[in-house]
Amino acid sequence: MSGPIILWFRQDLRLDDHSALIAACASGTTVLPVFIEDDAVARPLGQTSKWWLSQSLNALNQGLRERGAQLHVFKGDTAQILKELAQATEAVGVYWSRCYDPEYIGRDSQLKSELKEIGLEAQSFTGHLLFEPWQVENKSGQPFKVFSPFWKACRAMGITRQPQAAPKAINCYQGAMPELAWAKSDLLPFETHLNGHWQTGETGALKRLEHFIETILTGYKDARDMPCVDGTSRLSPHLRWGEISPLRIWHTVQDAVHAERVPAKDAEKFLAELGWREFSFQLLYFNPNLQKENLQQRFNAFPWVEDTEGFERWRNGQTGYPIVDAGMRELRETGYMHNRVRMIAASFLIKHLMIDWRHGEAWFWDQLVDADPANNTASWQWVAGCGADAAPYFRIFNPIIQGRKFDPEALYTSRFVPELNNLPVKYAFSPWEAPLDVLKTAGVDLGLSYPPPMVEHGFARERALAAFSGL
DNA sequence: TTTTGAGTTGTTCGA
DNA sequence: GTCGAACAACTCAAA
Repeated sequence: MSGPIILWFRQDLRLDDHSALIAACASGTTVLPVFIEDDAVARPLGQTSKWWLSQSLNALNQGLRERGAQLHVFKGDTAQILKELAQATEAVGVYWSRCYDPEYIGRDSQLKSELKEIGLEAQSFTGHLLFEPWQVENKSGQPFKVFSPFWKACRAMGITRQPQAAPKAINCYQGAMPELAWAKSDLLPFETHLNGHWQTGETGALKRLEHFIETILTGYKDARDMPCVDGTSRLSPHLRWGEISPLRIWHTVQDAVHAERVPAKDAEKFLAELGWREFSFQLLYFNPNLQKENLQQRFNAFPWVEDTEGFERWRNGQTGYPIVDAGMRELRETGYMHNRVRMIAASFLIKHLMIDWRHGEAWFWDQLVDADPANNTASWQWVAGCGADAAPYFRIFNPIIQGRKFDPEALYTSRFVPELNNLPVKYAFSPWEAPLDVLKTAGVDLGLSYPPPMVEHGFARERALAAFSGL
């Protein structure tokens, strides 16, 4: 009787369409599922991410239990734990799904050779992305730097892999677990104000996908931009922890198109969002410093302003621009912010306050349920204009116009900035323009119940234009 | 090698 | 109120 294969879970907390799990189950030996909390390697998780992860691990464990297995969670040095565990259980191999965080890449290949040296079968599998970053290249054999041709090339390559169903049962390693020197992880599920907002775990992810296709995807192209509408997939946090595979999403959506349950134009728009996710990971893969450094070096000379108080007001949703404040408060309350509002809020920090995008990125990293090293960073760089996109210098969001255009009845804004609820919609995005008697009737006292705008738009726009033209 | 067309998400101003 | 033009210059990707 040979020992188990250790199935090392990381950002692939699902049983559906899991190549490493399928391979482990097919190996003919038993499977030992583990998760290791290792703070030493990657960027420390934010509070919100820790919450989601703990929920997700719990859900994964439940799924495993239903199939006769169990998840073992450890904390400490990954290599040491895997080696000691392998030795103690006489494991024959370690399987895992690839991650693309630059911090992991070197460590993982090092780990792979170390495991092989002690006679273990060490294998990594795909599953987090539709395309491996090194597979997609332009005609010169280089990675793409512009999204459209990148995605066009992806589509031309086509997707041949089919998602694989979760195994019905898992032949779990039943031997004694050794006394281990390392502490158990403290990633136990805990209650926060976020619990009511999300259905975490693989089951929640699959349910949301079905709901999205059934009731949201039709009309997605237009509704996705309206924060007052439930018009986006909200699959991002599930994708972040691999509770659902992009391949599963891809095929489920394509099947719905072929069955004429959803219009192709809406589906294409949504699939392109998956494409952006692929593109961000590709950028991170080829630019390991993406999280810290401007992709476009000329931005190193940008005259960022150190403004602690301004940053604090932005974080707290007290900028005096209702659409920005609504977004920042949504983030705090729900761990999420609508995509359109993310752009507006990020643009405001960067272009109106001229605060370094890295500060905003760090806050989002701490607060977002879907914060991942690729999408979060690439998107912040995109808004800042220093990312992989020749942003026209004049693309500066006007927070008043954006509010009126995308939240025309101020429904979204009034949900998160209720102190302005009684203002006529006309003034909902520029309360300082309301006549005094209107303010008084609405119970708004600018400076007391709601702040006046911290910077005047026209001034901020000119200042930002000047700063950008100096690069 | 050179050339050509295009690049997620906008705003303002003047007719 | 609506509509079209103007708003830099540069880099990327492919022909």
